[in-house]
Amino acid sequence: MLPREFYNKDTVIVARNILGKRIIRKINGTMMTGIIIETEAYRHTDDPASHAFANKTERNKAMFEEVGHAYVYFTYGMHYCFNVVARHPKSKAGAVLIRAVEPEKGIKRIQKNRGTTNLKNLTNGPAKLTQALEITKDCYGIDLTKDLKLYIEDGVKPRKIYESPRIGIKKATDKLWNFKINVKKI
DNA sequence: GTGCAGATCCCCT
DNA sequence: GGGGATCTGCACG
Repeated sequence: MLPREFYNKDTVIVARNILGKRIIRKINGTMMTGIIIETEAYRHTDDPASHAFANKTERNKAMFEEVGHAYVYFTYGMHYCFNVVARHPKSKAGAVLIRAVEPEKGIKRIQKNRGTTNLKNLTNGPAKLTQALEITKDCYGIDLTKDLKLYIEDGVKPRKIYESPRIGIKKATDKLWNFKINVKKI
């Protein structure tokens, strides 16, 4: 598992560094894994697009708590999104949204969870990967440096990182805080 | 390939 | 009461 220190850096740095790492999810002895290939950084007072921008609330409190934990939120009435709490020690809030992974193990169960066998459509979106890996609000606040059912470990070394504006937001679109790698070219 | 409507509900104002 | 860090299916081309 990645140690606490990994997440104890600026959110944008962690969003880049976590590309190529491996998410491990275990349910009743079934293991599902995937390589992180797309992320976004959401910070605090300098980031109007962040859930943490306004204030600490019941929903976003994980973003203000210890780094290395999961921040899971529910949106659009039917989707969960999975974030990892990460921030510079001097910042009060921040998290990295995991937007896409490349599935490795447990493909059968992932296909069942997603209701499709199309490999390209399994985990290529933030709500798709939570559905695929069975991540729900029950995972809210999980310590990803200690938990045995959901954690992150070292994976592959990315070669080139692509930067873009973040997806689906209307504020702070000038920030290039969406990061991607091309897993085929690693 | 692009574009749009609908699903559906919790949280914050 | 409004809107959202989304996905799917259907239309059209």
